[in-house]
Amino acid sequence: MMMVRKSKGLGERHQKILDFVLTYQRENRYPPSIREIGEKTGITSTSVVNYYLDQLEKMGKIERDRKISRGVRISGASASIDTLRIPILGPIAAGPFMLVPDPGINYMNDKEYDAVDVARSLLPSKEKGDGLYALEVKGDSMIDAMVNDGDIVVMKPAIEARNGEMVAVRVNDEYTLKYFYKEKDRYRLQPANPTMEPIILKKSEQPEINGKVVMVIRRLDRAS
Amino acid sequence: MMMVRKSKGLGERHQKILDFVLTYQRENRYPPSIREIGEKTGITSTSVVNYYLDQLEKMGKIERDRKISRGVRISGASASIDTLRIPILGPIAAGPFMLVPDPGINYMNDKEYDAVDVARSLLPSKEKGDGLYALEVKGDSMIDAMVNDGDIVVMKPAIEARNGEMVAVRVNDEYTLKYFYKEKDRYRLQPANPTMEPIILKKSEQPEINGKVVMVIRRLDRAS
DNA sequence: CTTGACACAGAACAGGCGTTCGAGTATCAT
DNA sequence: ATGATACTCGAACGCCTGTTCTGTGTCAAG
Repeated sequence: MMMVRKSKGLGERHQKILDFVLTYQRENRYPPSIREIGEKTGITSTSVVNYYLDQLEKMGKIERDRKISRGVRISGASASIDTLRIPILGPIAAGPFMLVPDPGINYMNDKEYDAVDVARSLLPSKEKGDGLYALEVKGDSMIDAMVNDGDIVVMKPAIEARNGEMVAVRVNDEYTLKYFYKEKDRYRLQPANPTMEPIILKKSEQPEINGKVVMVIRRLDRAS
Repeated sequence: MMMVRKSKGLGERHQKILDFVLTYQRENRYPPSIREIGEKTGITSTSVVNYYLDQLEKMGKIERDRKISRGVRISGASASIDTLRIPILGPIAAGPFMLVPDPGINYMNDKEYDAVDVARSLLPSKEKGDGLYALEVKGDSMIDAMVNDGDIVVMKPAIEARNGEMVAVRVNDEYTLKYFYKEKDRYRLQPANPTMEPIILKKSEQPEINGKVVMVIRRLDRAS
């Protein structure tokens, strides 16, 4: 049989080990031993696990403290147990904004992008957080959505929404954040600011939904 | 010499061990061994460390996986490495709101309160996060501060502020959130919403500051 | 065909590490 | 005094664990 890959990138076993270490760490709050990795990964020899661990370390995917039991850790802040690193794909103003990220990326990657760390407990428990992305609001164009300059909005990819959810929609060639309501024969896009009037769309002109707003984060301290 | 305490509460060594385990975990991403705890805590015998670990476990402060090396972990979500648990002291509307919490509490406590977990990376790096507390906004009374019903505002105790910081102030027997500016002969309290007019106070009537706003968190998903 | 890099297994070694036990000291209520 | 309780120490036992070494099979290059 063929071993599929030779020397470049992550093989199936690399990935399996990486995944297992992360999962184990999340569940037990301490890293697995070499033997535990082997058992759960279908590797019968500790030396082989060690072999892969060495490679993963050279690739920079993990860090090891030799001689120390369970001295393995996933590199990068993205490896956190109870925090989710959400990439900031770019600024958002009134203009069009960047679309969904490459779904191929996962938390293993350590690319050079800005990101926010969000506690998992702040997200819905069922939310795996896979496709989540964030945008940084520039300018005052979203004040009617109660979103300020500098705010960070966390989005979840979606092309449709249920009533009451806040979505990013395109209306008149502009992107805005509005609460979405589908009513009997119309769509109602309600601003977050209760003093403002909703936008009403006829049934025939269904708005283009670009994502649901999961969360808005405003940091006030940076200026100090 | 006397040993100070007998059987009740946390002794000096309990606390020392707890602190060390937490620090070690934070630095190394894996828990310390019994011997390491002993060395750094000034306990020469592993059995003594084990002795205290047993007690801490009975108290519910830690959890142990016996027989597993480094199988110690601090109990509770508050023990997170990179997340800070901030207690929600109560709702805030237009009325007066609860004041600073008992400064004696620390992250070790597992009291029954609502709380939000905030990634440390979202806070200023120097912020230890000791006195931070959070309030849940009820009602629309703060829309001019760009804060909505249901939002969570994270506060830091303060009785004075620097220019540009957002503070909770009492004006005319009402609490509001405003950007604070001390100008040459007056105080200017600027709403976050740029379309709204500031409140001007004479030099003589310095506003009562109840805390700085560190962060605002809005979750949109719960309704779904 | 030989050679060597690569992927893997298994066994053995040595030190790490949790556990247990025997024993000593100090404080306090009886 | 006396025993009970809390606390401390040191050493030894034995499993846990990382490391290392030998060996096997595959595959591509020379």
